[in-house]
Amino acid sequence: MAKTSAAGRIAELRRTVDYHNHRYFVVDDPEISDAEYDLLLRELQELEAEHPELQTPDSPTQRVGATPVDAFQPVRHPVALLSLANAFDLDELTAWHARTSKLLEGEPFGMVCELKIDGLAVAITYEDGMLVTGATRGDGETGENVTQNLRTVRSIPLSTPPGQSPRRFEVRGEVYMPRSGFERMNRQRAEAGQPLFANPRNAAAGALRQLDPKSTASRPLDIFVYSLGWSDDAMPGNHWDTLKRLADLGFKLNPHNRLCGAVEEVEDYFREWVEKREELDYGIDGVVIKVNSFELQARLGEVGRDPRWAIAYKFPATQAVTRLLDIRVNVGRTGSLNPYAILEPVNVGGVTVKMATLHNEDDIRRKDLRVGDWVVVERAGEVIPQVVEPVLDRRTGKEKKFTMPRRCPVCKTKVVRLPGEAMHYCVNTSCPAQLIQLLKHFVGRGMMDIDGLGESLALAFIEAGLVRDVADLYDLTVEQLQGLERMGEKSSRNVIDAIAASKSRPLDRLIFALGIRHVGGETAKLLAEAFPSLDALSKAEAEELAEVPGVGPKIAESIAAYFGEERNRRVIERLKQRGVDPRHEVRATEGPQPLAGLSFVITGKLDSMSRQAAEETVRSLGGTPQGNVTKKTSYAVVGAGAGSKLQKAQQLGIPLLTERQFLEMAGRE
DNA sequence: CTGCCTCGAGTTCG
DNA sequence: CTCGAGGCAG
Repeated sequence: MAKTSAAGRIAELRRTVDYHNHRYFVVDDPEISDAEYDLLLRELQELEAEHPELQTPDSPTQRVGATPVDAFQPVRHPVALLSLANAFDLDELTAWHARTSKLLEGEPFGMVCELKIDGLAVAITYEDGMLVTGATRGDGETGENVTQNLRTVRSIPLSTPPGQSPRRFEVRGEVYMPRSGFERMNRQRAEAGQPLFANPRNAAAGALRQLDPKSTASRPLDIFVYSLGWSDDAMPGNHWDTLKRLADLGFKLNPHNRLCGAVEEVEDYFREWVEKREELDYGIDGVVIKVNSFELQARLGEVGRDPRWAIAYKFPATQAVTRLLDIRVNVGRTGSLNPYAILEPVNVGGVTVKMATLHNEDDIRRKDLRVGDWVVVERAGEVIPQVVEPVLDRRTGKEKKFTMPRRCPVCKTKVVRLPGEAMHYCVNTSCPAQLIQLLKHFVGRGMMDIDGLGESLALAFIEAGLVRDVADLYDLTVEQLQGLERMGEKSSRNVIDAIAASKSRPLDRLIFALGIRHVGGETAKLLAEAFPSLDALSKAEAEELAEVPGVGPKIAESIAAYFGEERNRRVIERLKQRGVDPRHEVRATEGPQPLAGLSFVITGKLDSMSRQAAEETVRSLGGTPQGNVTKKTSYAVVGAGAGSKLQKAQQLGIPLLTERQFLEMAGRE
C-alpha cells in the first residue's frame, strides 16, 4: 500500500475505532459487535506496524504501550483538588443551604446534584487535544503520576476533537471498578489462588497503582468525569453547562446528574438515591451538591480547605464499631440454643442497634469474638445487623472467650450437640422456653393465623397457667382473658373469636403449625396431599412417610418421632376433640394456566401487590414461585429496591421482567 | 460421593 | 436475608 493511502486509511481507522470505543465505553450503546470492532483494531495495528513512522501516541492501539515504571513520580496540581465538607442529615443540608443563601444575600441559585462515586479522584490534563498527564488526588496539592495506567481505561479519551477543546485543560473524575467487574475479577483470582480484594474501591486503588500498565489494563476500571479543573480558554459560566461541554468532548459523565432549583429537590434527589443505590453497578457513598454558577462559587469562596459552594451529603454509614458487652443465649422453638450479642447501642445506617444474632458457637469461634471486644457491626442494604469481626488492635487482653452453656438457660436440662451438627439443643420437650416459641409459631401467620394473639399475650397465658400446650387455647374463655393485664371485654372477645375461627384452617397449615422439626410450609403441603387427615398422618410409619416425594429418611424419622411421643399424641387427641381436625380438600385446578412449567423469583417491592400475593398469582396460574434465583429460574420479576437476587439473576443471564411485564404475562393487565 | 436446589429456622428495629 | 441441612440426580 502506498504511503499516502496508508496514512489516509490509518487516519480513517483511528476515527472509526475511537468512535466505536466511545459508543461502547462512554455512551454504553455500541453500534457494532465486538468481533467487528476487533477486526478494525487489528487492521489498524497491522497498518501501524507496517508504517511505524505514522505511529502517534493518541492512537487507540497505544492504550497499553508503555513499559513498566519503578515508581510513580509526584505531580503538583496547578489548582488544588479540594475536599468537601460533609453533611450527615437533612438538618445539616438545610443549614448549609440557608447559610449559602444568606452569603448570597438572598439571590436565587441553582444547584447541581451528583452521585458521590466510591472510587479514586484523578486529574487528567490535555494539551492540544492530546492526553498528556493523569494523576491521583494525593493530598490535593500533589498526587502521583499514573498517566500510563489511566491511558488503559477505555472510557478515558486519549484525544479530544480537534478545534473544539481548549488548548490546555484538566478534567477531574472518579475512577472506579464496577461491581460486576469486581466480582468477575475476584472469581478469577480465587480460581488462580490469588488473594482477593475486599471491595471494589480497594481493587480500583490497587489497579491504579500497578507499576506495569499491562496489569492495570486487565482490570475492569471505569471513570465518571465530574468537573473541569482548569482551562486556558473560555468555557461556560456554570458547572452544568461545563459538564455538557465535557460530554461533547467525549468524556464519560454520570447519567444521574441533576440540576435543581430548590433545596427540596435536592432532598428528593438524596432520598431517591438512598433507596436506589443498590441498583447501581458501582458503589456510591452519598451525593455532592454544587452551586451551579461559577460567579457565585467565586463569591462564596472557601473556608480553610473546604469550598463553601459545595457540600457532600453522606449516606448513613452501613458499618459502625461498638463494644460487645455480652453474649447471651435464647432457646428456639426447636430447642436450639441461639447465641446473640448485646451491644453498646450504636447507630448503623440510621437505626440504633443493640442486639445481633451470632448464629452458633462455631460462628463465634470462627470470627474469634470475645466478650468485651470492640466489634464491627454491619447493616449493609439488609435490615438485619451482623457482627462482622472484632477490632483486634483494640484488644486489651481482658476479653473473655465464649463457651456455650452446658445446661439450658431456661430449664437447666443438659444441652446436647449431635456430631456433625452446628447447633446445640435443649432436648427437654416441655422446656417452657420451647413452649412459648411453639405457641407463637402455632398462632402465627401462615399457620393457624390467630389475630390479636402475639408474643406478650402468649406469654401471659403461660404465666397465668391457662395454657400448657396448644390444645389448651381452645378451652380459653372470655372471662379468663379479661382477668389478664390490659385485656378488656372487647379485645378478649376478639381473641376468643379468632381462636375459634382458626379451627377451619386447612390441614397443611395445621401440620405446619405443630412445629415438627424439618417440617415447614412446603413439606406440610406435601404431607397433607399424601395423608388426608391428622389421624392418617399420625399413624404413618417412617417408611411410609419417606415414600412421599420430597420427604427423605431424616424428615420421616422426625415426623414419626413427633407422633411417637405420648405428650404429642395427647395434644393431637385433644385438638380433635375440640374440633380442630381438618380434612385435606382436593382443590380442582381451574382457569387457564398460562404460566405452567415456568418458575419465577419475585425480588424487590412491587407496586400493585405484596410478594406473597404475587407468588400466589404465579401458583394459581400453574407456575412455580421460587425463593432464590437458580439457573432453572425462568424469570426474575424485579420490583423497587431489588438487591442480591437481581445481581444473581443478571449473572446467570435469567430474563428479567418489570412488574408491568409480569402482570401482562399473568393476564392481569 | 458430589453438587445442585429447596426448604427450614432464626432474625432487628420501630 | 442468610446459613445450614435435607433430598435427589448424576
